[in-house]
Amino acid sequence: MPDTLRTEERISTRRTLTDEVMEKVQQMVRCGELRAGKLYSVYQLAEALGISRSPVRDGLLKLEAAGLVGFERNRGFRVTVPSARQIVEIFAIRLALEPPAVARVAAHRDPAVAGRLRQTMAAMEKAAASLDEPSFWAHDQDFHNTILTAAGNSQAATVVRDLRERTRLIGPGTTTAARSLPAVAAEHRPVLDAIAAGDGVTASARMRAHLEATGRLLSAQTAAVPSDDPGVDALWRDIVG
Amino acid sequence: MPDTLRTEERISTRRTLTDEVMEKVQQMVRCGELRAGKLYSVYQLAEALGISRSPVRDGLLKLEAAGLVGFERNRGFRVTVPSARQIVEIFAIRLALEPPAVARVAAHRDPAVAGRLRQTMAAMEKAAASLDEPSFWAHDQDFHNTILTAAGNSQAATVVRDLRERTRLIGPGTTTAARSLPAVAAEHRPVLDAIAAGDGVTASARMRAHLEATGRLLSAQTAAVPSDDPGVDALWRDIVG
DNA sequence: GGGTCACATGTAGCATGTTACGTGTGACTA
DNA sequence: TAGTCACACGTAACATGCTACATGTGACCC
Repeated sequence: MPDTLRTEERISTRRTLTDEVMEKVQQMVRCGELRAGKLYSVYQLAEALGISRSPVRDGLLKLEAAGLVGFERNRGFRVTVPSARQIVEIFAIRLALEPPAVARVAAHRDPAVAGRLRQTMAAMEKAAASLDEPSFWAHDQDFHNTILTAAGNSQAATVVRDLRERTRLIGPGTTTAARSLPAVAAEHRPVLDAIAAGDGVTASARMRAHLEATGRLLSAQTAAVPSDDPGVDALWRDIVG
Repeated sequence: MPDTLRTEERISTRRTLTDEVMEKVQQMVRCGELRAGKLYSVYQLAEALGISRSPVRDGLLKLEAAGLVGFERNRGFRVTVPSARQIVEIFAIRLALEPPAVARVAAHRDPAVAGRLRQTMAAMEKAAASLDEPSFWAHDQDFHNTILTAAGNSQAATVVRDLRERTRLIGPGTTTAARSLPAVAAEHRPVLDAIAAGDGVTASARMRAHLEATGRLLSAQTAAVPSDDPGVDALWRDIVG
């Protein structure tokens, strides 16, 4: 048995239509092609994508398990956008997981990780500068995922990734968010600097600050009603503080 | 429109075969009727359950999204039992989420919560005494879920519930675990006492101790190979400490 | 014996058919 | 006008048909 000729990719990982549906649906939501809260049917979506109902249903069921869509018997399904409260809860979870993780990464002093983060950082800033929101969030995703994975807890990385997919569905093209993209990007650099310096405590504190800032931005954005502004603050006190 | 005659349950929540499959599969794994790691097919399971392949596949796909089973193209599916490392990672997540939550609950001093926990506690001890493992873990589940929900973070409650489902699949009938059931149950009471006393700091510390003890038990149990014992300790140092 | 290779077998993935049911609509009643 | 109710419509849930393919087996060659 010659074991030269190495397979360049896991064969069983061949993309399936179900996977493509999952990705496509999320992309459609982010582009505003699918509106959150509106009722759609598997029939519609299957025809729109030019495939049969099975992989569409399969993909949507998986997304349902992740909390991204909800089915209503004999009615249809809808994309479930998280409430302001849910967003705060999600960030509370991230605040519990990510600051400690970044401290561990800083302590490791692994140049490979720092290098990768630097690369991601640059790409993120570039995307922010050109207000390319999809690209920006993808790199942001990568930044946080790299840290959690490097900290040695891939389960936590998965959990955060799933939670983050939820928050990515809000405000597809909100100018408010787009305008503050460079600001959000800027919050990452101090974290990276502290990691590179091996200063875990500072890195942790900066990550915490970044998450709180981003979380407040997103939750306030969701609670679009002006009278909800104090409500959002109260939520943060209740759930995080 | 008379709104007496209130519906006693959300109509759309009518149990679907897909849901029953999900529950049944987990139960079968816990009873040893399905063995982790072994290859099964949707055909087999559908026939065994006396239903068609669709709801079986649907349920398994949802479980796959939760990380409980894995499909292999044209081969079958298998129940994925977590490795020792994954168990440690899961408990690291729980250690980040539950101690702070229990501190908040203690600070609330809500008698209703305390009452409910006392009830659960009693049921858990009873199940432990009669070595009824399924019942025991169900009540344990309820105990932790009540705390996280009462702490105001239902998203965290969901996350922990999903993580916990994973660890529930290991060792269906391991005598080692069954023997230590009363011990695990006993660890809960001090937590409850601290909550009732409104002592958040103590409650938090006790919850931490409980999670570490349970986590070490489960991870050591999974790493059945004797030479892995030091490995498990190393994992805990790496991931948690 | 060690290696290849054609083939039977069983499966996930995908497509399509069927059924029960939640909902909106509009006629009908009082 | 306000309430009810029969009915058409669209849908998820469920059942079944079809296909490409990953694998094990055994014949075949060197």
